[in-house]
Order: sequence, then C-alpha cells, then structure tokens
Amino acid sequence: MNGGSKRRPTSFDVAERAGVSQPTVSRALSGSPAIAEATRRKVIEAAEALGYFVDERAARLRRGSTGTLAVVVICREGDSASSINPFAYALLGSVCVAASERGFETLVSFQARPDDFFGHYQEQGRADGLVVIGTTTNKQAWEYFRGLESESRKVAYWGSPFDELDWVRSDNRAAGRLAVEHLLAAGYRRPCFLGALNTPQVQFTERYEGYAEAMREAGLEPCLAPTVNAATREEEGRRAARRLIERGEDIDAVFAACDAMALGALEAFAAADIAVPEQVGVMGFDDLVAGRFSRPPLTTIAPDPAEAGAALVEAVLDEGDAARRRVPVKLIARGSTAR
Amino acid sequence: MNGGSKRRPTSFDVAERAGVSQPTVSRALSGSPAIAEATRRKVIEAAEALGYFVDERAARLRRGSTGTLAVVVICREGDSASSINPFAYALLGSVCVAASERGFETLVSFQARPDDFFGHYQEQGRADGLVVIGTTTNKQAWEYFRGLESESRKVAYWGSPFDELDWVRSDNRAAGRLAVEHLLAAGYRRPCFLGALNTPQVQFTERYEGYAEAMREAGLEPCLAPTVNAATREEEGRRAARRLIERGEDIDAVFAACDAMALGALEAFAAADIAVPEQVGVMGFDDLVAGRFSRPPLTTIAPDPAEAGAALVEAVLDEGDAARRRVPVKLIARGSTAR
DNA sequence: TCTTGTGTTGCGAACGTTCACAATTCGCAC
DNA sequence: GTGCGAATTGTGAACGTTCGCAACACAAGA
Repeated sequence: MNGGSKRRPTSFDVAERAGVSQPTVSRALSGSPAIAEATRRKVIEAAEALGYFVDERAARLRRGSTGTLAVVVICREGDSASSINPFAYALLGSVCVAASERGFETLVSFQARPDDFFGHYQEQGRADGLVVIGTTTNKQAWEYFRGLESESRKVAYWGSPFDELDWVRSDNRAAGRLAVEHLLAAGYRRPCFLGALNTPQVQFTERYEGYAEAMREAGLEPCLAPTVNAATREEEGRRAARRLIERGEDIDAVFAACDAMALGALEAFAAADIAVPEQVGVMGFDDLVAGRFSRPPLTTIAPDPAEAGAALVEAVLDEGDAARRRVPVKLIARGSTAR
Repeated sequence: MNGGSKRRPTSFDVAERAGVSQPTVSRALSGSPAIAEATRRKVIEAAEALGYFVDERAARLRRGSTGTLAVVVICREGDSASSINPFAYALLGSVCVAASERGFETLVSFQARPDDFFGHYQEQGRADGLVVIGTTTNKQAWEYFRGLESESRKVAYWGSPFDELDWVRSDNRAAGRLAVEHLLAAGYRRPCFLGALNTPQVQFTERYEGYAEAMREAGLEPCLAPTVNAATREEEGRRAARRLIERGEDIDAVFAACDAMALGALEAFAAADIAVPEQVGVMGFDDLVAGRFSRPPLTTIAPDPAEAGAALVEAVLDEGDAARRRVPVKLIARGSTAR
C-alpha cells in the first residue's frame, strides 16, 4: 500500500546535509533575517536536493496557529449540498481563492445546524478564522451566530440579517439607484419596486431604500408592489405582478428585488399579453444564468462574487478594522428593458 | 485582541481533574477498549467540564495522518473561480459533505496550473488523498495528472478524458439509452444525436454510444449532427441545428450531448419557425438551471452530484478497490419533448 | 591588548498528542 | 498463603517544527 517506504525528509536530514544545526534550517527557510546569506543558500540547496517541505502540522502546532480559514455554508436541514444557490457557490470559490492568495487554506463545510460545526472547527483550534456564508433564511442559524459573537472570535458573515454581526454585503442601495437611473434613461417614466420590506432579507429592504431615494431625487413618488410568502420566489413575483395588472396600476416598469421574482413577473406579463419591454420594462438583481435565457433576456444587477469573497477574507484576517464592507454591483442591460 | 487570555485546556488538564494520567485521557476519549468503563466516564466528565477538545494538529502529527482530503478544481488560467460551471460547484459541495461524513476535512483549492498545487498539498503531507474535479477541457492539466499517476498516490478524478486514470463518471451510456427510450415513447420516430465524437470530452462519445445502441435495438439507424468548435457551446448547438434544417434532414428530434448545445438548438429552431416540441423534440444533458427557464422548458438528463461526490470520496479513501464508478443519471421530462 | 557590540549560530525546550512497553492491581486457582 | 494471568494504568519517548536564550566569531573602538 505504502509504495516505497521512503520516509519524508525532515529538517534534520536537511541540516545534516547542509552541515548546520536543525533550527538553522528552520530559520533559513522561513526567511528569518538573522541568517547569513551563504548559509541560507546552502540550506535551500540541500532542501531542494532532498525534496524537503515543511510539515505544516508540526509548524502550526509549535507556532500555535492553524494557517487555515474555516468556511461554513449554511444550508437548510436535509438539503443536499447541491441545492445551494449558484451565487453562494461562486462566493465560496472566491473565498477559497482569496484565502489561498494570502497563504491560508480553506476548510469547507456545509452545515444545517451551526452548533455542530463549532465543536468541529473553532473549538478544535483548527482555524484562525471563520467565514459564514448564509444562503437561506435560516433564522435559527443566524440566531445562533448572534449569540456567539460575544466570545470575540474572528468571524465574517455573508447574508446575515443582523446588523450587529460583522458582515459583508452587496451595495444594495447603489443597486436600487442604478436600477432607477437605468430605467429612466431607457425611457420608462414610472418604475415600481417589487419585493417585501421588513423581512429577514435585509438586502431587499436596502435595495428598496436605494430605489426610493433615487426616485425622490428624480421628483418621482416611490411605488411598492409587495410580495407575500409563496412556495417559490418565482411564484411571489408572478403573484405580485398579477396584482399590479389587475389593479391597473399606473406603472411602466418593474424593478424586482431579485431575479427569481423578476422571472415570475415576466411570466405574469406574458400570460396577460403585456409586451416586455415595449409596454413594461422588467429588471431584477442577482444575474442568475436563467435570466440570460429567459424571453426576453432579463436586465439585472450583478453582485460581484470575486470582490465579495476577497472582502470576506479581509474582514476575517485583518484584525479589528472595518469589517462592514459594501461590495460594488454592476448593471447588466438586456432585452427586458430595451425600449 | 485576544480577549480573555484563557489557554485552551489540554489533555493534562483533563487528566489532573479526573485524577488519572495524561495518556489515559487520550485512550479514554479515543475509544480504546483497554479502559475501565468507570475511568472513561470520569475522563469524559472532566473533559466536558473543561470544554476540552483534542488538538488535531498534535494528534495527526503524532499519528502520521492528516485526516484531510484535498480537493482541486481545475479552472482555466486567469478565470475567476466564479466562472466555474454550476455542476462542478454542486459536485464540490457534495464531495465536502461526503468527506465530512467519513470524518475527513476538505482542503479546497481552485487551480489553473496543477503543478502549483502538488507542492502545496500532497508533498507537504497535508492530505491523505486527492479529488480532482476537472471542469474544462484543460488538456495540459490532464496531461500533468496522467504523468503523475505512476507515483502511486491516492487520487480520484472527475472529468478525466483519460481512461487509465481512476475516474468517476456519470453513466453516460445509460443517458444515451434513456434519451432514446424517452423520445420514442413520446412519439418521435427519428431522433438524432447532436455533438462531437472523438474529442477530449469522452462523456459526449459515451452518450453517443448509448444512444446508438438503443437506436439499433429499436431497429433504427443512428444519426449524427456533428458540432464543430465555436466560441460557445450554445453557438455550436445553434450551428449544428441550423445545418440540420438547411439540409432538410429527415429527423424529428434532437438529443444534444449537453444542455448548452440543446439551448442553442432551441434558438435555431425558433429562428426557423420550427415548433418545439410539435415539429421537433429537443433534449439535452446536465440539468442546467437555464433549461428550466427556456421556452419551452428543456427536457434533460440530470447527473447526480450528490452520488458523484460520494463516489469520488469512496474512490480515494477506500484502498485499492473499484475506483472506476458510474453514477446513475435521471431523466427530467419537460415541455421541449412533450408532443 | 582588552573591551564592547553586532551579526550569526547552536542548544535545549516546548507545542499536545499517541504509542510501545513496563508496572500495577485484582481475582482466582493451587 | 503464594503464584499467575488478565485487565487496566502509568512511564517515557516520539512526531517535526519554532522559539528563547546563550554562545561564539569577528571587527571596531578605547
């Protein structure tokens, strides 16, 4: 099984070959300044010849650090990992990349019950910090983390509904403003916000606030097409749009708080023979792939998973400073608002 | 910064409190049989009182194992992690879950040049095994792994074009057969395969083989609408379908080797005013979200990321046995083949 | 020449486990 | 009462590194 029983070389082997003491090897390789350049060269040469690599287990044990970042993706109990939304995956990926750029490894786990995991990582001292990616409105999970905060651990959150946690979020207010600017520039006169306020989805509320501000600045009255809980977000969007149609509201564009609802709205308009983008403009937020393939393709505002991941890692690793960061968003204009 | 300077309790602390020696604590907690039940209880109680957890760094250093599984996702050079395809993410997730169920942690990295990463993980003894998830036709990367195989490491591959590597794959032949069965049952008489053979995408070839077998068994002649390299897979599907239309081929259904191509084909048929599913049925493979939102919604064959992840982990961790596994697939019938 | 200081290296210990082996206890048969 | 094996526990070392401190060499200043 073990193939050749060749033991991994240790720093002692390197020391012997280089004719120095073992701690000198450690110093030479870790870039300590208190080492003569000639010695360092000798050591490096010997290390390369033997194929030596530092055993991180031992180094970290001694050093008291872990060099590891724990990443927890919260999912619904019983959900398979594959039902996580695509943005969360992209975010996870970029967190891994950002961590590795700073010399940290990532210990990834998907957890429904967060209390499971703390025993796992933090307590066992396996990670120097923690990134929590919340993908769903798992109230219970967030309550848990909220209670934890007091214990002064390094944690950064994505998707937290609680303002007192150290979060990183998309710049949702800017998104709201962007939407209004875009819709007005496209020639729409009365864009309406589709979504729910005062829910755990703070991001929706924030988008509304940006929308409302920009509307007022343009001398327009904000307008809200409220959604109510339904089985799916598409369904929520569909119902809210249907209600707009039935009541004959005086609007000519819809900015939905998320793409899923926007797609639902598209369906409602299609069912009512209302032409998009001619009679009504529709846009959302998220840049779901689905929006690229809808008919018409959906104008949207795209969050930036790469930036967001970097910001999360930064928030965890850089002691004490601004842990609440806004990640810029980008407008992607497509057919659904191309009057 | 450090809040309370409370040191983590060690097994010595537990030993003292329980009135036993330190190694006894280790034995009691690791479930060794050579420990009196009463002692074990005492130790466990003391450990809980102190909030003690085994320091895995030290345990693994001593034990010589890592308890860690490295997962490498191959991406194109310069690609951000977020451009990885959704299935790869789902797969990554389920690998993490499957590993954690077996008590292993996952060290995730996204790499374009695989030679970077081996210095990182395997050599440094940080992982007991490796799962490679290939998401793209990165020929160079695969060549690298191929060369590596001789060194008898525990590695399992998803997406490898080389049969000699220890791979796990979707049951692509079954997918081909499923497609034919479904299309014939839906009343189509002459389904055609859309895709390229003899490319590094072995999975396409395998799907074709299943398709062809089932066709012959039904007394029909297989038919191939070949794709050629284009900027995107949608484009390939669109072109191949257009060629079918122009030549007036005698077919009434298309089974595309992947959803992206199927979506392209849908567009081509729509552009030519050919009604789907009435005049021609279209289906693909992958279960992309986009397929749920296309018009008409796309019938597809869904790979099973959860199963696949479990199989990969099994292939790495279980010494020596069947490392080449087929993961079952599932047909998802939607509008595009609902004659 | 003797001191002082600077730059470099070696020595020993420590990080918190697990493992091999020796020591102890106990029950039980002689 | 002595001896013996089985069951349980203690002892000491090892895993491979980093860190504090002491030691050394050597050049420069007194």
